[in-house]
Amino acid sequence: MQRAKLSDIAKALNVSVTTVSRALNNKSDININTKNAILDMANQLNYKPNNLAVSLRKNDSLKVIGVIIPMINHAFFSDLLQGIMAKAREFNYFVLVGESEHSATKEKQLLDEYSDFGVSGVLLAPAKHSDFSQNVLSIIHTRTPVVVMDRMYDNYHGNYVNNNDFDGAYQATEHLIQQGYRKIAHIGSSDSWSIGHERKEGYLSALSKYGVDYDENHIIICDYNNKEEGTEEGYRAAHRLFALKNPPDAIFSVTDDIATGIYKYAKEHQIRIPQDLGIVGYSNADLSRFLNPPLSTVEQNPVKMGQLSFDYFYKALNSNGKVYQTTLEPQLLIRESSKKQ
Amino acid sequence: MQRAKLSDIAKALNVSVTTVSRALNNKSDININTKNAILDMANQLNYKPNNLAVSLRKNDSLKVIGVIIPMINHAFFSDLLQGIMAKAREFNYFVLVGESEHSATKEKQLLDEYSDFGVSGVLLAPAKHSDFSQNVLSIIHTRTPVVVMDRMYDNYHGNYVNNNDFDGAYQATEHLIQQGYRKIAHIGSSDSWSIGHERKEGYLSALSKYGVDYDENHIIICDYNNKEEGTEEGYRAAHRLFALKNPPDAIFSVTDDIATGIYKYAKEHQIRIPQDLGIVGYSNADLSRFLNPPLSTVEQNPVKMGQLSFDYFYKALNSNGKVYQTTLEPQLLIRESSKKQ
DNA sequence: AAAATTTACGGTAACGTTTACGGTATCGTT
DNA sequence: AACGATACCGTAAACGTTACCGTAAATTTT
Repeated sequence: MQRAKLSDIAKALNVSVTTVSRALNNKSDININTKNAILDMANQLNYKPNNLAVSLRKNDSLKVIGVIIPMINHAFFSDLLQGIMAKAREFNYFVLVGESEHSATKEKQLLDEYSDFGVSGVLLAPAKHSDFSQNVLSIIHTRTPVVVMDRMYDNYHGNYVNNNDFDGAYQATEHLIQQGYRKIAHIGSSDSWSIGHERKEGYLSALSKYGVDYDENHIIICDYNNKEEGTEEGYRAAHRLFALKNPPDAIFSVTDDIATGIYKYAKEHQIRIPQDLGIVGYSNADLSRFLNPPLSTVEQNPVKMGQLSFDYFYKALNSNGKVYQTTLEPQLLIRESSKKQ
Repeated sequence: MQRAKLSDIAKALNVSVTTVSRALNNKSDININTKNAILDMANQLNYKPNNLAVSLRKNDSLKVIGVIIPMINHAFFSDLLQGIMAKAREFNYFVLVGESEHSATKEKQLLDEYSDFGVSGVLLAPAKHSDFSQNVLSIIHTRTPVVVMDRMYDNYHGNYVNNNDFDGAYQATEHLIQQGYRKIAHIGSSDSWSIGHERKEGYLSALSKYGVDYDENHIIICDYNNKEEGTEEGYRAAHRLFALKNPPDAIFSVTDDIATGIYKYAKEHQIRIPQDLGIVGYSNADLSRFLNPPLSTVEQNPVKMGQLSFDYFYKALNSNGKVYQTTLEPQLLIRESSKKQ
């Protein structure tokens, strides 16, 4: 009833454990007949090698990578994970998954646990308030390759795959300007988060490039950790914007989650989209296509990001100290919510 | 630069490996001073136990469970996974995740690989055309606990957590009847899939209970593997239904994905929801709240299902041969899409 | 026919731990 | 003074596997 081991096969056939091992790993130095007998017996006993023992003996870690993402039930991250898993399967790696829930301490804990576990590498999509020096440095000085995904740390010189958030925001804002909107607000997220920072800068850059002035009150920063909170924050932000003497005629929202909150507010207050208010979101959430009207947004290609991240892990594992970095280009998807003309 | 081991600490302090082991696992039979010295040195050398060696020696498998789901980037399954991961963390288990992509062979492969790997247990949300005898039986006769989630196999007597799909469908259909709809169609999925079967039966049962006849042409079976295909299938099915001489005035759809396709068709053909057509979906997808009008649907509590599944794995691991089974009760969420009155 | 080579296998050690067991020193008891 | 108890530590074996070395027999070469 127990799992069969080499010695069981050996005993059954009156050969040594060494011979059995040789047969199963089809090495040379073995007679074809004994080999076949061993293979048969292995089959019969349903032999499965003990990975622990193999890895221990071979002195290499298990073919396992650890993935840390802020949350799993969010389309961006589950797409990212899908990309990773597809590539991992291709290269016969197992994938451990953990959620940081946007907490720096949980992230650090997971990182340590993965490291203790002996993963071959870590793919990390940092939490919002992740602490680079605390978290990543601690594992980086081991030989385990790390790939940082989605967002960036300051002064980080390791492997990463992220998005050109500046550019995505620039395109989105430019598009709103070209459509004729002139009072373009931005609902963003904390500057301490690279993504929030970059998107705000892209927004500002487009405004200044086209000589559109902006009202300081038109930038609202909010913070949230899941979709529901995002909707609420968006609603509240919209409320604040439309309470101003000078309300905006368009909003570039840092996420689609927030945009849904704006929709809700607009509907309740008979603000017509896109006539009275143009909206562009970010990240092409599933529901963005189904909103009424469909939401213009920025596609980030999370699946591709995941695939590339695994590739970089794999390359980093097999090259010595080489560093792999890519910034993916996002695409603006123009739908009804921003078509003033 | 290499990972420190017990012998390194031992050498540094001129004690035996055994003593070091005793100190670190705070066993008795050790002097408090040597213990402290060892702990200090361990810290200094950044010692991390080698899990492979520990598990090998202790003869227990790693604290790892394998999760197999049809796809990750679908709200139901990522919620399910979240529930599993939350509980797993609580009990200090790692979670391996793999996608079957609704393919029976990939599922079988993953199952074997997990088994080879030596996971402590497997949580399986079977693919649509999963083959019980092939897949699950092969692992079940090892001592690894298996929990089947979401759908059921015929003649399966092991651990499971699923939903009362019959009841959910019954509630949904009953609600449509009570709202005054009388020509209620069903867009369902293959009978070979327990979920499809149960939901169809629930639908039929409600109709017969209330003495509402049904048109055989009003049942359309479709098959799809991801959200986009679901939308397309829904669109096509709606097209077929409204090409009938006797089109329906309501549709109970087996999933929200399909319902979005119905919405699309309805919008294009000026069919008003809920006045001309009542719709109830299934599974409370994110976007269902944001559809116009908001879609009535059935909530399945996937997070709870995930938590319970882990609990059952854990119990099964520690009890001997006891079997744990639960069927969760779904809740009908009534929104605008089905309010005729 | 002797020497050289190849074939096919076994023995041993090792990967990094844990643990059963044994041993020594110290102390208290009678 | 002799003995038992206790505290502390080391030795060795074991978990299942593979790498390395050795060797007898079989085969080829000279």
